[in-house]
Amino acid sequence: MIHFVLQEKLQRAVLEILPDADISSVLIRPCPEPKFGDYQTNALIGLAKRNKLNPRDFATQVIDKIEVTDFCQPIEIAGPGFLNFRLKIDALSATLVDAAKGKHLFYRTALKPRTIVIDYSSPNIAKPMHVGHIRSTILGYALAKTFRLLGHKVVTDNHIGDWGTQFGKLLVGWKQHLDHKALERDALAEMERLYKLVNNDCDKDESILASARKELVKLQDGNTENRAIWRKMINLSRHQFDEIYSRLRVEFDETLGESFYNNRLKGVVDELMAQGIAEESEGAQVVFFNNHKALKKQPAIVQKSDGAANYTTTDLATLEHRQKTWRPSEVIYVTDGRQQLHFQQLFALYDRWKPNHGIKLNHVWFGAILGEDGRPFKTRSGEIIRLADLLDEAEQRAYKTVSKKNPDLPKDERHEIARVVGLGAIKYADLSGNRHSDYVFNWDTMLALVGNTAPYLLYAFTRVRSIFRKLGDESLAQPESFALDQLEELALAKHLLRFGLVLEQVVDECRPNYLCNYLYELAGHFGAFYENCPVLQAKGETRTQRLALCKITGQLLQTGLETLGLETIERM
RNA sequence: GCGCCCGUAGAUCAACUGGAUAGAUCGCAUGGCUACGAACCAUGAGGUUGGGGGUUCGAAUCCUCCCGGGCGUACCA
Repeated sequence: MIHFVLQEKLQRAVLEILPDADISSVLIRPCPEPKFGDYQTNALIGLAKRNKLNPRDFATQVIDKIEVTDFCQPIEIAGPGFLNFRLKIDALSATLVDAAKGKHLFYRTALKPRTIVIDYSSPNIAKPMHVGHIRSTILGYALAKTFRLLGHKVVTDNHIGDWGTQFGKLLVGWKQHLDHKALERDALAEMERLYKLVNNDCDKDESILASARKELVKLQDGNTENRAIWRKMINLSRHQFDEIYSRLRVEFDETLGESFYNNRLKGVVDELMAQGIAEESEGAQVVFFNNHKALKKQPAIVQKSDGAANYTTTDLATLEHRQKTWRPSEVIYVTDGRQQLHFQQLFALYDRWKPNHGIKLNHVWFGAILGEDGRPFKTRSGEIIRLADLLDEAEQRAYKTVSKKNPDLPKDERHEIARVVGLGAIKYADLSGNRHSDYVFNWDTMLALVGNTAPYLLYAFTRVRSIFRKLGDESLAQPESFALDQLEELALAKHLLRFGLVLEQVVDECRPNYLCNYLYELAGHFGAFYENCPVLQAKGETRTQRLALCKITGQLLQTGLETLGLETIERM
């Protein structure tokens, strides 16, 4: 909060001296070390250099133009030209008083809300969701919630893979090898079995591959029987997807699958051909990107030599639909990093097809899911850990722990705690790392109940709640100010103020791990405060102020965890 | 071959427009429950950021060359 004010004052001061300066990079950041101060800017050094000024002289001039006595001690110049700001307790106190009254929670919503479409999860029909799908789902949903918290309009769209060549094989399997009992028991597992079976047969027998192609063509031509089977496979799959989403508490505004765009595909290809963007090559319609370094040797195929469209075409139609329907300023795709080339092609192609579309096209990619052996999980062969089993085991392990730590809690409550902690642990493990890093799947890492994990944060929250349970019905007095004379109180208070900055970093770079780090540090500050500053035993104004600090910290923890898609519990 | 990504403590990871002494957790060692929950807190050991060169007042971060790994690379998504 205060840092926004400081930043604006700083930027105005810079403009007074250098009216043409680009102030977008004149930013204020927390100091890396408390001994330097609370906030710093290093932007003046580079700015001075670019304008052939002495950085320290320039810094002195800027300071003369900034009026911050309401908020800070005199600004200090350090090293080659850093400015260090040290907050006054009064300013800190005033911000906390407002927060305690519920006027704000240390962030501000966007001055100009944007519309953002976020595409995540996107599982394929007839394949069970596995651990590989969870990262897109969890990341995408956390990003959606963060954008929304900051006041943006978000449209979430689950672009389900409900069309494509795999249905030829599936149809052959369905007609020749379907086990009805198995289908009833576990529809996705049975469909997966059919796919693998036919896929193997195709490798051995050309005629089966031919019949799969025939079934696919019949489906595409609208054959009644094939359409009915296809529709049934979609319904069965979506039913199971919805169960997973319900357990994960993940939602979507739209679920427009690939098939939604079928009747637009031919038109897209025709337009690309008519505009001279696509050209014929080896029987297919392709687009070359000769003046693009990374794409030079990689044409995008928009129509296969058999006349069928493929996923590039579908994605173009999808993007067009999103542009027309929601007029977004940004479209975010949350997928794994292996699709980078595809999205580079897609974005470059869309730029040529719809010049001046003005949309920020953003591929938010994440690292591979690795097994214990360091090899990536395979989707169509090898060991697959099913999402449902994964969630079950997380809950079971958490249940064991809570039963050991707190055997006196009612069984129902222990189950509820285990659900929140177990699922939270999985989600948090996915969110807390840099998304570009590969994800090493490991039960112990995912479900560890110590360290930078969901259980640690949830535990911090239950400690807050525990204080208020003890307090009972006693009504909370509103502090008129905060003394913050204990080190731990001061550190906690200063950390609370940084929340808004962190939220903006999350949406700027689509990296929820910044929020995880922040909450982890917040829990740490609260832990130190909790150990060293008695709350209920304190008297008078000190007690009032510490209770208010607990309340605000609890609200912030809860808001932060909810934004990440985690639930909270009262005790654990 | 070409393109993209990665390489940080024993392990798992972090590091905010390039920024000040590269931070956490696990594990290891030590101390703390007659103060609100010890699933906690505090302290300590542990680093040539794969290697060389360059740009810069300043490099884990940018450029370049090596070494090692992953992924992609014309009709799967």
